[in-house]
This record gives sequence, C-alpha cells and structure tokens, in this order.
Amino acid sequence: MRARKTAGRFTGAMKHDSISKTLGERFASAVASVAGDACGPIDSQVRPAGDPKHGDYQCNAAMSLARRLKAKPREIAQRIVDAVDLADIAEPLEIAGPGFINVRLRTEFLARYLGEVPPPPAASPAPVSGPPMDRLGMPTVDAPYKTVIDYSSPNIAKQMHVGHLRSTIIGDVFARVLMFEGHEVVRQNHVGDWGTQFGMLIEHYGDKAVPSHRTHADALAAIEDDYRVAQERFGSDEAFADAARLAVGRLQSGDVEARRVWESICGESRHAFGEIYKRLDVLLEEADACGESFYNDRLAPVVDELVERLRPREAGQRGSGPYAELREDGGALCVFLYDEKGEAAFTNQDGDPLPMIVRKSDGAFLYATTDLAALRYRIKELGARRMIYVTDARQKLHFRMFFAAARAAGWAGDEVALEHTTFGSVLGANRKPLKTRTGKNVLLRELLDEAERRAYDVLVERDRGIEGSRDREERDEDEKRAIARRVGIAAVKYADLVRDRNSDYVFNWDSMLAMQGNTAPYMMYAYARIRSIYRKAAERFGSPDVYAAGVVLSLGAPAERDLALRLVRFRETIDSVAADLLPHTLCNYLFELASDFMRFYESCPVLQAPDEATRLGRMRLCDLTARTLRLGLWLLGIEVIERM
RNA sequence: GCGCCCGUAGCUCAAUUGGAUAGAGUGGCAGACUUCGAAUCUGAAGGUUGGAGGUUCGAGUCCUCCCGGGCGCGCCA
Repeated sequence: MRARKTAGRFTGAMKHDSISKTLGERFASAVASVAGDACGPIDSQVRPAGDPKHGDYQCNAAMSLARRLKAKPREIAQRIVDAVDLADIAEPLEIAGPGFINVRLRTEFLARYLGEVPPPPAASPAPVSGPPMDRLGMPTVDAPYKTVIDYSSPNIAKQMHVGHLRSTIIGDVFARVLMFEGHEVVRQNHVGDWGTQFGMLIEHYGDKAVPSHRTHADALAAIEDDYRVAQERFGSDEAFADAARLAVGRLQSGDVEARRVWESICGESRHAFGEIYKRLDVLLEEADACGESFYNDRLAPVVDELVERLRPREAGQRGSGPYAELREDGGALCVFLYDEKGEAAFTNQDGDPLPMIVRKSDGAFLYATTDLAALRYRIKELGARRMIYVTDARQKLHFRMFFAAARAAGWAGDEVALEHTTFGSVLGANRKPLKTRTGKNVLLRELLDEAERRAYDVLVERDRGIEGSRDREERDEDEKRAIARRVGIAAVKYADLVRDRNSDYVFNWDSMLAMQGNTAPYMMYAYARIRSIYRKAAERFGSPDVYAAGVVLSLGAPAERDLALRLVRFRETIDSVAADLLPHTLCNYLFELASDFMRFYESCPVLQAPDEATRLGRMRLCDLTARTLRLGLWLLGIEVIERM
C-alpha cells in the first residue's frame, strides 16, 4: 500500500519546524489537490487531538470542504487521506465520525525527532538575563521582523505599584518569546516623565537638592512624599500654584535650573525602576526608557501633519470606507472617526460623535498626541513592523481610536500590525482592585519583599516536616534565602501569567506559593527533581554521555511515549504564543509537561532501570525534559534552581 | 443610554479560536514512602457551560433577546 513507499524516510528538514506546521503543510497540499482551484485557499485545520483515543493530531478539513464540493464528508476525507503523504511520520491514517482524519505519530518518528535535539552547549545553564544559551536546537524563523513592545510604563516621581506588575511581566514574556524566535525586539518603556506635575515639584524644590538617599528606592519614596506635599500646596496656596504653572513653562522652554531639577527627579526614578526590574528578573532596563518627554519636539509637527492628512470631507465625499477628519470643536483640535457608512465610529453618552482630542483648547497636547508621535517614530524611524502595547483593558477605547487615527493618517499601513494586548485587574480578596488596608496602592517593592518572606516561611516549614534528605540538611541560611528569593519572585510572576491575561484575577499568596497545582514552585520542583537524578547518577555511574550516538529512546512504555509527544510539542507552543500573545498557553504546556514527567518518573525507574541501554535512554528523556522546562520557564521570565 | 469584557464542578481556572464523551488544580473521600526528592503520585466523586431561542454535519465558543457582574464613554493617562 501507499503508506509503505516512503516509510522510514525522515528528512532533515523536519527538525526545523514544529510537528503541527509540518502536518499542516502536508495536509494543506493534499486538501488543495482534492479541492481543486475552485475553492480558493482552504485551512487544512490540523490541530492536536482533543482526546488521545483519536490519536495525536487530527485534520478536520473534510467536513467544511464537503459542503463546498457538495460531496459526502467521509468521501472527501478518504480522498485527502489518499493524497497526503505522511508515511515517514505517522501510522496509517484513520477516518472517524463525520470525517475526522486521525493522525497517530509513529513512535519511531518521535524517537528520531527528539534524537536530533543536540546536546546542551557547554556553558549551559542559561545566564540570568539575556538570550538563553540552550535553544534545544530550535532554529530562528525564516522571516524575522522588527517588533516594538511598549510595556511597564510607570510614572516618574512615583514608586512602582501593583498596577505596573502585569504590564511589566506580560510584556517581558513577549519580548523573550519574539527574541527567541529570532525577531528584532525593541523594548520601549513609555515612562510618564512629562506634564504639569513637574511644575509643582520644580517649584517645591526651588534651588534645594532633590533627595538622593542610600538607595534609589528610598530616594524615590522621598520624592513621592514631596510630590504629595507639593500637590497639597498646589491646592491650598494660590501663589504656589501660579509659580508651579510658570515652572512648567520654564521646563518646557529649556530653563537650565528647571531642567536640572527635572533631570535629577527622572534619574532617581529610573534608577529605582531599574532596581525593581532587576529584582523582578525582567529584561527591561534603564536604557529601554523612552518617555513622553522624548516626543515633546514631535508633537506640534504631528498635529500639523494630521491637519494636512485629515482634511474635513464634503458631505458628498462621505460614505466610501472608514475615514477620519480633523477639526476644531469647543476650541480643541479633534480627530473624528467614521465607519464605512460614514457614520460616527465612536459616540459619547449623548449619542454624539466622540472625538479623539489631540490638542486641548489651551494649546497643550495630550496622551493621544504623544501616542501618535511615538507610533510615527517607531514606524518611520525605528522601522517597526509589529507594535505591541501592553496596557490594562480599560484603555481599550483609547487604543481603538488611536489605531484608527494612525491608519487613517497613513502612518501605519497594512504592512504594520498594531496590537493592543489588554489585561485585567489584580484584585484583592474582596474582589475589588488590590489596595493596602489604608486604601493605598500596594508598592511593588513591598509586594516582592512579602513574596520572598512567605516563600522562606514555606521552605522552612517543608524542611521541618522532612528528615533524612542530605540536600536539605546541607544547606545553610544563605542558600535558603537565595532559594526563597527565586521561588517567591517566580511565584508572583507565574501566578500572573498562568491565567488568560484578559480576565481579572484575585491575588492569593497561598495558592501561588502552593507546591501542588499549576504554580511556579511545582514547576521548579519538577526541574530540581530531575537534576537530583543527575547528581545521583553521577555518583553511581560516573557522568555518562546521554547524548552519545549509541543512546536510543525506545519509548516503549506509555508514559515514555506520552512524555516524548509532549516534548516535541514545545516548538508549536512557542509559535502560538508568538502569534497570539497568550502566555498562559505556555504555562499550561509546561504544567502538562511537568505532570507527564511526574507520571513517567513514577512508572519508569531511571537509575534502577532493567539495563544500561534503558537507563541511558531514560536519562536522556529526563535531560530533555529538564532543558525544556528551563527554556520554557526562561521564556516566562523565570529562572530555575538546581535544588530547592 | 451606548460600547467593550465576563458568567463553566463547592472554590480558582482551562478548553488548541466552530470539532468527537467540557478538562485541570484545589477542598472533601479512598489509597501509595525500609524503594531514583511524598514539595510527589494513583483512584473514585463532583456539570442542564446564567436562562431562552436561532444558525449547521457539529455550539462553552457565532447571532438575537432576557438575568447577573466588571469596566469604559471630550479637553487625566
């Protein structure tokens, strides 16, 4: 039969793509040949099988194709099966139900696919930040593009609080994943470093020195206190308020003294942010800050260009596709946006057209203006092809208007993707946005302190309950602290990433620090457990080269095959995060991987395997799992530890 | 009033974007450590996917209408 002809032929090209992509391409050409030219492009609808009973993957194209071809779905499925060549990858295909095509990968294929993963580079494990040393042999994409990711974006003169947590953590995952895939990533920290609040601070400090304490964090805390005092004076002291307003003008016109004060405020703030970023173990650093002030000189030209490009239309010209026009309204310069039918695309509470204001009636610019200037800069000067904004969901309307205006003005053409990746709020136990008991924002540094403290308590508690473990008895106070630091920060980050970013989530220390369930500690434990096997193996058998040519992955046991199948799906999981920007799918993958490993570990003895060949093969599976966990967690911004 | 998001097991959440019998964790129940790390694993139990219609081979997912919740709606960001 046909399936035998190419059996066993495994092309080297395979390792460059995910299984999903390879199957997708093979099925796509088969589907195209069955469909003929009449139907246009058709999705081959290849996806992992929902139920292991139905195999490993399935192709669902036959059902939808049947209607277009006016044929029976199962017949179409049969024609697709006849046309597709998968003999080197899969067992003979099966047609089930209304026309599902079930694909079961050949175990030999899984073994060979995994067998092509090269050994880890000598310098592995990966450094704390920067690209990972060990890519598991995964190549970069063929067509990289430049991506700007706008994330974190705290305000100068204020300490970072829990409101900045999600943007910082989520945005960083995108930076890591896209960088890993080979794209050029430009991180942009759009800090709030411009505006009327600086007038108050400049006037408040006068010729006094801006606070600079032993740590930048303390200095920023002092500045924030001063800012509150200045705000109060602004409200109660008329003379101070007038002077503060004049100070804004001095700053904008480049007055040396005003500038000095502003710069030292910004400097202290950015240093303090940098400390938080370092603690949070994100890639973002001080050099990525490109704040609102950067665009100051570009705001007026941007508005001028809008005037030029968005001229109001005559009544007769309307109704031919969405458009925008710029006109004055109530003294403010506004962009009005219209849909295909020439009706207002956005309306206010009275049902009247809702504009996007780009210049206030007093002549000042707003954040919409700055956003437009930044977008124009990032496309025209940085050359961005994809722009990702990581902000909370409440800004959705703003971004819809802002993107529409940018398209209408012609700054963002079809070749540029604009994506607003929203996220929900962090809630307290009362289901209201998380605050301190006194109703203030929870400071990030205090939150991280508590994470480390709680992780330490959990660690000590666990150690007390378990005796006879040499790893635990040996470790001193410093090591415990170091472990608690890693676990605590990881727990906070993972708890944030594990949920669909669009929904709100309730912040809960106990569940994020729990060692069971889909948590960072569980994942890190799985890694540490594998590393422990390696240490034991080294004692008993020396340090065998599990990547030596003679070592084979037999995958005879069901748990071995399940684990192997999971491992080969890593690449397609990364691809999907890069495309859909949903980090929780990677979390779910890693949890499944860790679970599969635990099952394998329970049922397949490694160090006590029946023979050396089996032992080495299983050790290799262990190592591949450890490396996948390490890389996967790295992509999530989480560093593993060798013992915990 | 209009718009966006959401409602899934007692609780916290998934569900490969329209695919097959809706899955995990947690809690409770029943088991497994003289055995590679029990921070683990294995069972069983738990559901009218807020409700009612509709679209089609097929709906938690899409369309309409209700119920309930969150957020947003012109000179803040």
